[in-house]
Amino acid sequence: MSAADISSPKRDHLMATAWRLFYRDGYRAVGIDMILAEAGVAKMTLYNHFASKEELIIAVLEKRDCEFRQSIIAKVEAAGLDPEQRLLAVFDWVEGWFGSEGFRGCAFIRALSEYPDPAHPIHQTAWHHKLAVLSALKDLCTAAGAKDAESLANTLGLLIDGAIIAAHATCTTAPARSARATAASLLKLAAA
Amino acid sequence: MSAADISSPKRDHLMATAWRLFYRDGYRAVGIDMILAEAGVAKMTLYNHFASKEELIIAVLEKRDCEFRQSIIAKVEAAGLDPEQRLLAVFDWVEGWFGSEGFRGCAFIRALSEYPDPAHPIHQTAWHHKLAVLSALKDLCTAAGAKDAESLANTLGLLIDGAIIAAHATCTTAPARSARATAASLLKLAAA
DNA sequence: CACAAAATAGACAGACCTGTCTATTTTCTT
DNA sequence: AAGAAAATAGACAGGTCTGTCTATTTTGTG
Repeated sequence: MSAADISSPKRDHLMATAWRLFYRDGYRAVGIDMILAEAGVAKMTLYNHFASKEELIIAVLEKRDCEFRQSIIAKVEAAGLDPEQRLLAVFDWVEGWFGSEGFRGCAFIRALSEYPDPAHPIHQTAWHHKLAVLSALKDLCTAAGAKDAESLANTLGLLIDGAIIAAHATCTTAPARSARATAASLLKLAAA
Repeated sequence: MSAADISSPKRDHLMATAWRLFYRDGYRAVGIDMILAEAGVAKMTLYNHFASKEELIIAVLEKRDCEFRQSIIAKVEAAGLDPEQRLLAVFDWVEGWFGSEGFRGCAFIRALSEYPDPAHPIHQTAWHHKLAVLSALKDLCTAAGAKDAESLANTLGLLIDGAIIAAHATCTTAPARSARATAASLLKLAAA
């Protein structure tokens, strides 16, 4: 869209550093100066690539959105052809994510929380990610023969988001298995 | 616990104002000065009642925790004696909450998000609230004849937290009904 | 009334924040 | 090698933040 979207080594490095710090400490808690110091980049370089901190945050979220969904899709593809197994593979992916080093919840949920005004650009960017995941879930539900695929996908989305919060607060992966088990039950009901 | 816990008009007024602003804009986004200006109170009055902003946030969350749970319990009691209806009344309460003026998600989820370090006092305070709600849910599940009440309560907790996020982002109450319908199905399965 | 406790305004410190500007150096391309 | 583009350090502005301090006034109580 904008010229700032063109990839460049400095830009990528800034986004990677920003992502790491934002995810660890929060969007408001991390200042521009800290990102610059950690990345070893001059301030004007950042402001030549991004118009503002807000644009940097949005760029980081959009990049992360792509990576996330690709990672989920890869897990689904690796699960084979059985539609039920493919759907449940999402929950296996979630469990692996919960157990990953430095897991601190969902960056998008946290963005929704830190920018609670639904009209805020960051809030909306974060929500678009959730909608994209729901859309992918719906396709998996349809393939698995669910009667009301959209409704089931939305419910599975609730389970996943709830599990993220529980896993973040408890530092455990157990919520993923609860969500998975419930998803399996719901799928059975919806396909009957 | 501490002397600061003693109630006083000024203290209560500060906490009410702080709650309103924190909930509307976020914990980090709202500064002490804004709370003081809005409440019409001198800075030293605040710091005589609270050792720090962090303590103020924790005090506000703890107070809100009590009010929340009492409000839920009242709704459950008003639902009568049927155990299933009592459990589902929680979801009716949630729907009413989602539709309330100025709804901006869950202050506790947002506290978990803004203070993502699980060791942070604010993070832990917020999680204690969620645990208390889960405990109450478990009692309702037990009364409703669920085989594994704790497991069911945890799953219902996932649904509720997920619904909160969806309702916040979409400004709708629909997620509450999705969660309620799913809860009814799960209860039937668990009581069979 | 008199005394003590609570609250007040407002200055202040020291740090941090985002974003701008300039002058210089490095890097890339031709 | 030469010119253009990108990146650099670092100062700077103007504002915000939390928390402290003082001197004064209000409030509540015996």
